Amino acid sequence: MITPQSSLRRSERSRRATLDAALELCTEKGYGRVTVEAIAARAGVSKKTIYRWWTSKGAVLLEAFTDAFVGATPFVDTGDIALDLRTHINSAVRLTSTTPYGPAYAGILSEMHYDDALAEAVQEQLVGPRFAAAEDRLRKAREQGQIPADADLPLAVEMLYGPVYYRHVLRKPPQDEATVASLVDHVLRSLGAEPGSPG
Amino acid sequence: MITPQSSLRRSERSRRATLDAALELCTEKGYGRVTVEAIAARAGVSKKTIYRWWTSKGAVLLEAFTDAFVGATPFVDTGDIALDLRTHINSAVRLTSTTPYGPAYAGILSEMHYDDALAEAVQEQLVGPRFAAAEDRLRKAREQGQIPADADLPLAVEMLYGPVYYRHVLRKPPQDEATVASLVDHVLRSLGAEPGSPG
DNA sequence: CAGAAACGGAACGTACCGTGTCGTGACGTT
DNA sequence: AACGTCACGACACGGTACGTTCCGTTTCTG
Repeated sequence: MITPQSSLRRSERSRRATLDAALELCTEKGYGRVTVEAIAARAGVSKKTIYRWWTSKGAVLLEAFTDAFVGATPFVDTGDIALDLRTHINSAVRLTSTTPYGPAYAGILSEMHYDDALAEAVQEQLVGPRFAAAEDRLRKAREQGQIPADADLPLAVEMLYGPVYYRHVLRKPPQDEATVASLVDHVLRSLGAEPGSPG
Repeated sequence: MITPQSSLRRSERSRRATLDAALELCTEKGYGRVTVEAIAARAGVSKKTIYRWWTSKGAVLLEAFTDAFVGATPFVDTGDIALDLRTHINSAVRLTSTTPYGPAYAGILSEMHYDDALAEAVQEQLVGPRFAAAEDRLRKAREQGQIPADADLPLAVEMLYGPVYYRHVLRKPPQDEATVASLVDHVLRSLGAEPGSPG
């Protein structure tokens, strides 16, 4: 979708320069003020080249965004479900509150409403995997008896991620780590878990 | 902010036609594809008139949006905190999933990231009052002993509203009433409330 | 080394922006 | 009743960014 046909002759230099310029401009001006012309000028690349490899501004920034976050949010299993959820949600908070990724992601979320392909890509490449990772970790905790057998895991994940998105889209200040810790504790308690968490 | 100086001579017909046209176009094309020129053409109004009374496209749609929702989400107190929260959240879900208001609100949320005045207006006119109403209702329940004295009410409201926004901005299907009911039950349980809610 | 393909640069027509100008008509004042 | 005032619709303007096209050059492939 992003690269219509892969080509060995494609200039990696142009690709990188375009993605870097897109993120830079997103930081400086905000997603909605970034233009393809400005990206081309900043990157020292012709507009033609950008339109050859990407279908829209949204596609460029989605690739720049995901590209920068490959492996940036690993999900380690320490055996402490509360600790692991805190780590996971804290990384999501940082993701959405750190330049240039926060503003870029806000723009991507906007564009999703008019670009079905972008919406699908975001779901498959960003949201889906993170959601699944959180649910998998909760399922393991459930199998180990740290969470009741009848716990509604998708609902739990929504309760964890919901406030992150709520604050992000409404431009409220991001959660600090204490707030995230409290959120995790509340969600676990809502599932009926025993509050006996270490630390 | 919306009306720079109120005037007795302002044409109510032009105002209504503009707001109606804005909502119509938002339904048909999506917020990001709506232009002031199209609004003016649809409403049979000159662009000059629109720019005379509103500062931007976002201001027009915010007024159209809030205008249509004055009193649409009353917060009744039946004495049953779970029931009242369900009613409240269900109305929010409908608000964000019904055309033309859902797409319009999505667009407004996007525009907020580039328009500080719009962000402030949304916070003061839409988000703030609803958040405060939910918190007030929870506080009353706390005073009546239905919720523990140490319950974190702002966190509870975020856990209630978070999933609504999460689904809305990610274009996921809106919650049905059973899901909302489960969400409310989970949030109340996370606060340490007794699960003894009537039917 | 020849062909193909991606490249940068420049220019195009279109769309929408926000503003300015103008004549008209509905209001309020006296 | 006559006169100012002011919002109105209309039209035109310069500016910006869109997405595309043409052209000549560079770079990789075979």
